[in-house]
Amino acid sequence: MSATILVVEDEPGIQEVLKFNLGQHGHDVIVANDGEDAISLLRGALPDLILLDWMLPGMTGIDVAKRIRGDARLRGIPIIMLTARTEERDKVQGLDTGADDYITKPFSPRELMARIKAVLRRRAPEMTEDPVEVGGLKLDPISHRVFGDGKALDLGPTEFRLLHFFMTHAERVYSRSQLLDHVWGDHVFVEERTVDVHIRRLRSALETSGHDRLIQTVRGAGYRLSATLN
Amino acid sequence: MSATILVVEDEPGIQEVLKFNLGQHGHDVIVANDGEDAISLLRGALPDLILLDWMLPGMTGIDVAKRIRGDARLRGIPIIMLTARTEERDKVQGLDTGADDYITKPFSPRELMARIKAVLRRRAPEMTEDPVEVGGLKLDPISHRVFGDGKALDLGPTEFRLLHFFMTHAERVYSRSQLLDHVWGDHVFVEERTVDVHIRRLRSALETSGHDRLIQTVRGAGYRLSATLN
DNA sequence: GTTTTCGTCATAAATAATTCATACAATCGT
DNA sequence: ACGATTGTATGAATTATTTATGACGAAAAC
Repeated sequence: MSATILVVEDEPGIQEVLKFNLGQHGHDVIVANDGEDAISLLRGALPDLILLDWMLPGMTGIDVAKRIRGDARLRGIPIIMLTARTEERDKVQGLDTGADDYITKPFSPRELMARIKAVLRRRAPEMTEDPVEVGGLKLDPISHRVFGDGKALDLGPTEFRLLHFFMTHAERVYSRSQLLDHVWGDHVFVEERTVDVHIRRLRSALETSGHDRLIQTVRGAGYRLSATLN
Repeated sequence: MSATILVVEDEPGIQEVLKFNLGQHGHDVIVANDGEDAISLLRGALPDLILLDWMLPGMTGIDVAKRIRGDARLRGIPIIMLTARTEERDKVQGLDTGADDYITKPFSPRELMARIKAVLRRRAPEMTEDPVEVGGLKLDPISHRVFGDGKALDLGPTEFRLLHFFMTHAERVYSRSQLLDHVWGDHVFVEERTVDVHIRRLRSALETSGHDRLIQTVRGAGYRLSATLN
């Protein structure tokens, strides 16, 4: 489970601690020194999680969170707020501004990592390494394998990621654009029609066990993975 | 998706290429030859997107971007930066130039258009995703499904939008032209009678569960969705 | 160097949207 | 009550749009 994490923190000491610990756990780290910095960085990057200090020079952490929640592209990114112990009473308010969790300084690296994992699991299930199952189709991120009714299926890399995303976000329609953003990545430029092709490849790979029926076309809207066939 | 685009570029050749390509895709183009020009143009116009050359006579592209980001009125406009290949290494430095994306010269028109599209689509406000229910008829925008008393119903794209509109605006009559405005979009050139046809299709789709009775004709006025039958 | 995998394209196939012609129903004036 | 008039319903034809699919060259992985 490796994620890209944006750290918004002005104290160099804490920055270092975070960079080190996150790095240890295989995450990529981007650092912003203040709110403006963060907003501007976010224009070009799309991290999987944001660690946001409450007290920042200039814009406060809450302001930053509000800005993020107000942007359609960024809205879905989980935010963990870092607060000093004296600010603890503000906790409740912090959770109100769109933070998914908060943690008080000083924090133990262990606690931090645990919370990060929890938040990622909740907001970006495809980032975790938990096995998923939908309608008899099983996908195990750890062994990187897919089974249809016990039979191993053979998928290409992109088809695997696509299926993983669908399985962790079942019963929900995604437009081609959204799929490109989530499965291919934020700044890639590929034709929307390319999605069609990979959907087809995914379907024919799942055909072996008949699970291609799970991938449904929603005309005019996109695609959906659903256990309830229609 | 047609937009007004400000091109800030000093080389006449590239200017032409951009004007042509953007025009081809239905966009309106405004051109500025340098930074000062751009700033002053922006006083009177509010484009949907700015294509900004990195190297400009006088003010650099970054300066222009900073000015734009510092202006409350202009802050929200997405910026795509045009950089020469030799400047490429600056990319990695982080996209912290205030740009939403960048593209290196020479660029393919295809790539340019793809990136423009990607940037523009992020700004599109998403419609509400709350499920709606009226008289036993349920519509879920997230999974893009409709259920009549638990049974899944099959609607075409336009019928889906039409029903969604009705369900979020129940107990109220809408004329055909209002429906055209709200469901089809403003100022679409379509016969009013076309609404009748889609009403019929919606009704026959809802017939399966008997919910076609919810769609009521109000002679001389239009149509209404109502849970109280008459 | 061979094999996979990607992304794109061209084309076929499927499904929808719009219009049109006509049938039907309600309303109005007499 | 009756015919005229106006508004609505509906089936069919026509166009337009979307999606599916097979093939191909380029790039990446092995």
